Amino acid sequence: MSKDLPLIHELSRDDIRLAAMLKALGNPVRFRIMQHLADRQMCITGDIVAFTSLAQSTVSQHLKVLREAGLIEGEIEGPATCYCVSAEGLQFLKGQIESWLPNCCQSEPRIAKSNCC
Amino acid sequence: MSKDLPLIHELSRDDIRLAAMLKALGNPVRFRIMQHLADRQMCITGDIVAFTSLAQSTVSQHLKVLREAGLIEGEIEGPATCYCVSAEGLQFLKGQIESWLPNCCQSEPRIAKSNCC
DNA sequence: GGTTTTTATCGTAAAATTACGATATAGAAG
DNA sequence: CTTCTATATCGTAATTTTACGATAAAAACC
Repeated sequence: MSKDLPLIHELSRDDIRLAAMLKALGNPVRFRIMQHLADRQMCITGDIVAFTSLAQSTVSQHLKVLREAGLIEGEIEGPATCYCVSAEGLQFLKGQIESWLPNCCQSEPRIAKSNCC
Repeated sequence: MSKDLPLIHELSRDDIRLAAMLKALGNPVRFRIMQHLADRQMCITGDIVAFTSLAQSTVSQHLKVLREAGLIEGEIEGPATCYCVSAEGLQFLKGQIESWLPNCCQSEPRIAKSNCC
């Protein structure tokens, strides 16, 4: 997460966090886990293992990635761990995407033939 | 893009497209290319190669991924190819994220101690 | 105490992604 | 027609990611 090309150094703090979130969500299993967590509202844990039909260690790994990206939060509940979508994280993601690439596509939908796009 | 677990089969068409976009954007180089394209507004091409300081073939590969995800559009302009952010694609992405996980975090920001989150 | 349950971590094999050079393609320019 | 320029594609090496089983850790339960 820190040997990511000189390119990344020109990014704002928010952009770096956004990129990390997108990377975490870029995996279809994790994408699906997010949906599942949002649906159940309440936190889950080994439930996700059954849901994904992947090995427990694999799921635990995916949950770690999502947690480190700030997309979910886990709380130890007895012997188990209870996860839920991070309201703050999701809010951040939505806000960032909403205002992402503001300079883009200012000209009309798609007319100009010269200057290509 | 089609051997993606049984999990993916329960997804809507829009969700599949969204997941594909997130996967494309999950790479920091491609994330950065999108920003660069948006900044320049006008389309570019070998310019991106200089910008990223990666091999031409590598950049071409990344552009292909972005193009296939519907995030950019390329138009052959003489011997070169001119790229720009896809207005439709970006609009789709923003719309989908905005309404993503609607069932999430309905309870207050973060109070409940029981039932974990 | 010991046992059971649930999860995290470790080590590793398999698979996918990324990056590169070399080559092929297409159009512009002479 | 030949040359030059700009990209795309191919084949492949290096890296990263993903998935698994085995093991460790922590709490509930007997």
